[in-house]
Amino acid sequence: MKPETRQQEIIRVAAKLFKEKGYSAVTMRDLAKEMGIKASSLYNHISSKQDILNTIIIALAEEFTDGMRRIQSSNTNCITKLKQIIELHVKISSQNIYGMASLNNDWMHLQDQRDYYQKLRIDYENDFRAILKQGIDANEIVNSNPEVMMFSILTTLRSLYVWIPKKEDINLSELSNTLNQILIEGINK
Amino acid sequence: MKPETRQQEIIRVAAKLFKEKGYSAVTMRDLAKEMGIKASSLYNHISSKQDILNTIIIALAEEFTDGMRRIQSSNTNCITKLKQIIELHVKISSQNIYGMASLNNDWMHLQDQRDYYQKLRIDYENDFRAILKQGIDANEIVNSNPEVMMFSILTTLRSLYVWIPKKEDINLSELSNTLNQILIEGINK
DNA sequence: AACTTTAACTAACGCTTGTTAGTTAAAGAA
DNA sequence: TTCTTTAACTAACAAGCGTTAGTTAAAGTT
Repeated sequence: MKPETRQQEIIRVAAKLFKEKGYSAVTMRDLAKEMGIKASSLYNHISSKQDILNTIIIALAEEFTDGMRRIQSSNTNCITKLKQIIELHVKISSQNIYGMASLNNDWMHLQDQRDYYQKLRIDYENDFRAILKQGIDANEIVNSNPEVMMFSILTTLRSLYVWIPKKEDINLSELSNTLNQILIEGINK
Repeated sequence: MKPETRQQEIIRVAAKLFKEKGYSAVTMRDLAKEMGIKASSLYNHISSKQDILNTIIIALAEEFTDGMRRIQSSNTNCITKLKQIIELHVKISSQNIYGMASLNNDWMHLQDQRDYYQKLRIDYENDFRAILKQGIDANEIVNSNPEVMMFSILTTLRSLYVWIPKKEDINLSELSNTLNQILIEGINK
């Protein structure tokens, strides 16, 4: 494993600050202080504040897109695909706690890349919807409102980054299983 | 119904802008422009930007607290209480689409009232947890991880404000029922 | 008619913002 | 050793920030 470059370190620290206060409330001086240098020195490594946000968000969004493509092309039934989606979110979220906050809360502050991000997001949701509808047609999934299903599941998965850090010594594959059970089977006895 | 005061109008418009860009990214000049006046004129009606945020968030947080107290003291089983909680969120969220965004995303920018807000939030979650645990003890609810259950349900309900405006001509009691079915019974056939 | 209140205005203040220019000392390459 | 690159620095800029002071014209009150 290569050691982190100074640029990567800045982006990582920025993501942490963005999670705590949001992109707009974090100043380059805040970020510099956290790095132990002056604000102007940051520009030896990054080109702009905006570019930090781009890097954080687009990398993550593309990771989700890649994951979805892999799941789509797996020859499994829909319930299994949903389980794979849950695992994808648990994996990416647990490895990118800070970045996920920017993805969820600060995407509207993207400029050049905003449209591209929104396209990735819409495509992802369409793929998700298609899996649910196939599941309903194949009689694997109850014939209720697929929009509400998608909203409920996807919202839960998108917020994992808030919740995972609160639970210490959490077992990630156990978390996936519990989520799968609760989201798919419900909580009623 | 009394007509809206100018102060209430400012707070309402502010909440709308806060939803779109977040508290920190909205300037008093943005808000003034949306109101059709100059920034300094806002101060004839409100005392500070911070105070606008206080008003938006605390009013909503207390509305949830009151609702939870009512549900707790209703003599019903736990599954019914959960349904009442879902209805509470659908009602408050649909009536306060903009304010809910501030509550969810900008509470960290509260200053004097931040501790108070966090107490209300923690108490609410504790009450929710207690209902789930009673349900498990009473054999109404499946004996799985109550933390994951609460996270999943509460996250979904807290994000309703994002999703309700996207669906036109939505029937709110139908939405409550569908949510209840999906969150409680799951989606598996 | 004389007054007070309301809600807007212009002008400005002190501070913070993201960013640039130019400099410097150390490390690495020739 | 000499040259180049790297990564920090100080100083500063223009723009924008929340907010205050003081003014004004209209509306409401006595």
